[in-house]
Amino acid sequence: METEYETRPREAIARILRAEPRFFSAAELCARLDESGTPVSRATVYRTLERLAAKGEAALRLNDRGEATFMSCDNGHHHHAICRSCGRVEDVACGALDSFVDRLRSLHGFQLDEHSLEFHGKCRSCV
Amino acid sequence: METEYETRPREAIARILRAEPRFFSAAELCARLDESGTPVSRATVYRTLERLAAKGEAALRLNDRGEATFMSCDNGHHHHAICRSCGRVEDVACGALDSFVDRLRSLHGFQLDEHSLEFHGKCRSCV
DNA sequence: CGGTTTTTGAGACCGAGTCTCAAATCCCTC
DNA sequence: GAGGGATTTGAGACTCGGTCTCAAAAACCG
Ligand SMILES: [Zn+2]
Ligand SMILES: [Zn+2]
Ligand SMILES: [Zn+2]
Ligand SMILES: [Zn+2]
Repeated sequence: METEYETRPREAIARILRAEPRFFSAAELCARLDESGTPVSRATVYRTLERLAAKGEAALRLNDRGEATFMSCDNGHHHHAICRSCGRVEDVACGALDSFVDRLRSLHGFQLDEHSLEFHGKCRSCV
Repeated sequence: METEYETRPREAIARILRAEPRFFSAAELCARLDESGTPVSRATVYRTLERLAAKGEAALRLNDRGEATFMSCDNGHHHHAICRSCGRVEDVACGALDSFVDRLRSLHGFQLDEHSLEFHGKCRSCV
């Protein structure tokens, strides 16, 4: 079968992600891990992030350069408000979009089953 | 000064984009151009797409693998409904989101100035 | 401690996108 | 239509994020 081990690399990565509500690129994580004295190979960083995303414990986001970034994230459908200055992310409940979807179905004949929504701006401390 | 020339590569690319309301990757465009007998180098394809996007005549979208894709697109703020089966895209006017933004400003203290919204599903002909 | 399974790391590899610079093209003028 | 200066193009080297491989290391269990 497929038991799961708890390893130092995995714990170090989870610790960094949990400490800050923002998206990290794989490269950023590698750098942090090097600094903190528990270096982890790129391969392992990617594997761990992919695993967290699959379990729904991390959100995957492609930044504007197409690079994958990850953030510790609760399960359940919601959206993100991202500070373009410091990177801080706040969760945003998804309301008001259902009526939108209904209207689209009748207006365009599109059967929508998914959407993505993202806000950008400046957070309290960066204004 | 910086005059702009009208060249065969640019016209061939624009023609392909205008013919279908969907996003094309650079690789896809290269293939199409090869088939249609007017091959264009990758470098030129990228340059032309970047130029169209800068002029607001094309929309840039990163697909789920992080690859840049482009679509002939009108100016002005709106969103897209994308068919996950055939790729057809329909424009969606942006309403109902302003109230959202206002609520977020007071609720989170976030000063939002931009958002991205995208719908996925099946279009009329693909249901 | 063994023995078994899972995980890790170094580095080869891949593919999208960028850069370079000489050659080709465009366009304007005569 | 030929000449000439400005712009664009293309082949291919290059960069860099991400994946893959496989032997060595670590985790777990009794
Ligand atoms: Zn901020
Ligand atoms: Zn939503
Ligand atoms: Zn369709
Ligand atoms: Zn909008």
